[in-house]
Amino acid sequence: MTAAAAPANRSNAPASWPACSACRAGASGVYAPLHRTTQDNISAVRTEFVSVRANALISRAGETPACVHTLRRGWAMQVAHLSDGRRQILHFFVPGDLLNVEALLLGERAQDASIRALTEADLCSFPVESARTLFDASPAQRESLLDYTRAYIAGLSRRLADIGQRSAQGRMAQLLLELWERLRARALVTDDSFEMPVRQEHLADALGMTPVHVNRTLGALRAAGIIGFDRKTMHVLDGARLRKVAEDE
Amino acid sequence: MTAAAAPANRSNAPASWPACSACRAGASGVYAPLHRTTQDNISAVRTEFVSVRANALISRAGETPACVHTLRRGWAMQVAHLSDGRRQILHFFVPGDLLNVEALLLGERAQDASIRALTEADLCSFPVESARTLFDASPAQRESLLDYTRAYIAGLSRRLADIGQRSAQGRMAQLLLELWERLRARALVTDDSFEMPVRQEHLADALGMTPVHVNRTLGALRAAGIIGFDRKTMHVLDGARLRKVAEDE
DNA sequence: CGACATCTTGAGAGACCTCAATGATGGTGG
DNA sequence: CCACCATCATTGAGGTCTCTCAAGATGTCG
Repeated sequence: MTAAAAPANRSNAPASWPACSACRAGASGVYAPLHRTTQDNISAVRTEFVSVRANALISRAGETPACVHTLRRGWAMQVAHLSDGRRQILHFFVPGDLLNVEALLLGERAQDASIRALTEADLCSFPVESARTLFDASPAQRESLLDYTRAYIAGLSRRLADIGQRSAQGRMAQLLLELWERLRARALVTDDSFEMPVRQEHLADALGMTPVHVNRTLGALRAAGIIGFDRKTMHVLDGARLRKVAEDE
Repeated sequence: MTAAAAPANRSNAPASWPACSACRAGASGVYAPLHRTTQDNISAVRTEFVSVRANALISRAGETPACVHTLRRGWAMQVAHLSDGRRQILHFFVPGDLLNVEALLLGERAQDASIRALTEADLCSFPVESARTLFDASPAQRESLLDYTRAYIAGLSRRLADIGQRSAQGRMAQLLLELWERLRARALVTDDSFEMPVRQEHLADALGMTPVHVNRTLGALRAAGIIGFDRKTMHVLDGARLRKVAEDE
């Protein structure tokens, strides 16, 4: 079930959809160049605005994605599944991210990973074809897309090196720093703290460890006074030491 | 030092370089469509044929690659480095692979990983610009490039899931199967065995484990009668059970 | 033959996992 | 409003996997 096929809630009147001009994804995401110059064109090709529930499947592995989505609210994750049910979270998407961007570059090829909502989330959908046309219109925009793709590949490579080479604390610190940076770029960090609607179970599947050990790892960082957290908020108390842990362990 | 800048051996006379028509990379690699129809064009843009020694640096992280290379003989690896010297091998290249293909797609961006020869190797070099022109000439060829890129990303994702979720035996089995498949596609497998000029230390850096444990893992697979190997040759004795280990562990 | 790289093996330590129980938190229905 | 429930976080104890350190064996090359 894709979001486009069976939205939990749908506004049928495009007029009632939230304005693209107010979109954080537009202002600071992959298509910022486009957003600055031709906002109307963006609105024109938006075919859907949906809210999905936590855990909703947004894009299914093995299918060719029909739409690119803007994640306007909530978090999502990209997941690879092993045949026996184990799963690896490849990437966390935060508000303002674009989902399925690879489809613009790679054409109508099947995805080998799913995208699933982590929380309740709002999505805007753009058919791949129209989005590609839009992106091709401006050289700056094309550049931005290629940069995004390069960064995506670099992110995968870095995560691979992290999981392959670093200890639990190092991996955790790397992930927290990455999220911290990305959320700060979206103005979602205040007072060195940010909402992190991710269960420890998700961190475990992203970092290649068990939920129990995620808990102990976070506990150690908290005991050291490096981070503070509760169920929903992560607080970076000592960025310098967090960076040191991320580098050294 | 890139291969182009300081080759170990260089044939100055293009006429003496091995013919593109006899190139395994051409016949079965990314640019097979091109190779079938316009071989002369390929030869025309080849700017270099070099042999490099084992361990030679072919493409340096942080620089923007000037050339795409065909690996005509020998093995190579793509490596990401951590600040403290630990390294993660992201990919093994086998004879017939193309190196730096991402440069065609992503433009003149800096690589974040190096490419290094694993063995003595022969390379043909093609400037990125000419290669891109060639590739853009045919739709089939463009498709092939996109397929290659998608497969590259899929490979990274799969390795990430392997290292994150599987045990040492599972990872090892996955890697052996992958190499087996890829080498078979190049007709480099005979009698279920193939040359594997890779030190156990390299397997360790690729799979996120220590050389000692690589040894014990291989030993266990050998003791189980699943594989046989010596310093240079890997023999798959029981493909079915190897696949089972790869899936289950 | 020596020098060197690589493989192999052992023994002990540490990191991480499994199983299992207890606490928190937030939502829901009575 | 409270009792109940599901979900998630936390903690303990013991086991397993993988690592570290170290020694010896094997192969390779000049």
